[in-house]
Amino acid sequence: MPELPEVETVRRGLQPVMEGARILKVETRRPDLRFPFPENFAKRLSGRRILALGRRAKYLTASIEGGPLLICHLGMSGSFRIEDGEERSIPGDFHHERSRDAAHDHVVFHLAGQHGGKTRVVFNDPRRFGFMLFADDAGEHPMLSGLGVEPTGNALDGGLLAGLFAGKQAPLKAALLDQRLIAGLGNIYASEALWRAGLSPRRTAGTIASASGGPTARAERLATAIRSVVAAAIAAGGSTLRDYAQADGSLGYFQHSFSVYDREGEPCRKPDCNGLIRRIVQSGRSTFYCPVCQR
DNA sequence: ACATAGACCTGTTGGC
DNA sequence: TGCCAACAGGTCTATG
Repeated sequence: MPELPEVETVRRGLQPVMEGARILKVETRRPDLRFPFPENFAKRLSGRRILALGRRAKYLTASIEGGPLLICHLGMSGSFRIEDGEERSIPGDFHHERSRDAAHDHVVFHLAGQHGGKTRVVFNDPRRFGFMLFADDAGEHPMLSGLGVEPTGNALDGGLLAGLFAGKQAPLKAALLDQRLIAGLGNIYASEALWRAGLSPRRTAGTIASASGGPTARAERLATAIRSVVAAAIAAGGSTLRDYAQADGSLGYFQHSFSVYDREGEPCRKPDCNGLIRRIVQSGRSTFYCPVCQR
C-alpha cells in the first residue's frame, strides 16, 4: 500500500535509529516474503554498520559498510516498527511487550546505536507482498535499473512529462502507474494528481503532448500536480511521524485526507464544481475522479 | 509496444 | 450474529 510518500516517511522514521547503528543480529522468521530471502541473508548483515538509508521510488535501501546494498519493498501491507531493544522483564508488562500483530512479524533487526543503546527494528507484513533483496557489488539490481524519474524535486516538469507520454495510447491513469516512466506513484496519488490537474484518468496519455512531443498547458498542469501532491503527502507523513514516534513506533501508514480517493458519490471539492466523485475500474484497479471538472 | 488478466497472500468491509 | 463476496495503497508474469 505504501506509495512513494509513505515509503519516504518510513525512511525518515527509521533513519535516526538505523543510520550509523551496528547490526548485531538479524532474525528471519520464515524462509521468504514475496521472494525467498537471499542466501546468507542474516549472515551478510550481522556485525556490520549501516551507513545510510535511502529510497528509490517505493524501494527502501540500506548501504552496509563492507557489505551489500539492502533493498526493501513494503508491498501492499508492509510496515516497520521500532522497539526498545533492552530485554524487558517487568512483571505485568506483558501487554506492552507484545506488539499489536506479532503474527506477521517476519524480520527483526537487532541494532546497537553509536552510544550503545539497543533497539529492534521489526518488519511486519500480513500479505507478504514485500521483499528484501541484495543489490550486486555495483549497487545495481534489475528492480531498480528500469525505474523512471522521481516525482520529487524539480526534474519532472511539463517538457519531460510530455516527452514521456508522447505517442502513448494508454489512459493517463495507467501511464502514471507505469514505474518505468514516473517512479513512485501508486493507485491513490495517481488519482489525486489527475484531480489536481483537472484531467480525466481515461484521457489518452499522448494527448497531453504537442504534435512534436513538446509540452502543453495540460502537461505543465499535470507535472505540477504530481509534484505538489507528492510533496504535500510527504509533509503530511512528516507531521504524523512525530505522533507515531511517541506512540508505538510503527511506521508505514498515515491518515491523509484525499480529494477523490475512496470518495465515490461524494461532492467534488473543487470550488464551484457540482460534480460527484465517480469510481471506475481501469486495469483491474479502482480509479476515482470528478467527471465534471476532469476532462 | 501495449492492454488485460491472473498470480501472489491475508485481512477488512459491506451486503444479505 | 454469521457468512461470503468483494476489495485493499504493488508488481511480476503470461497471454492476446
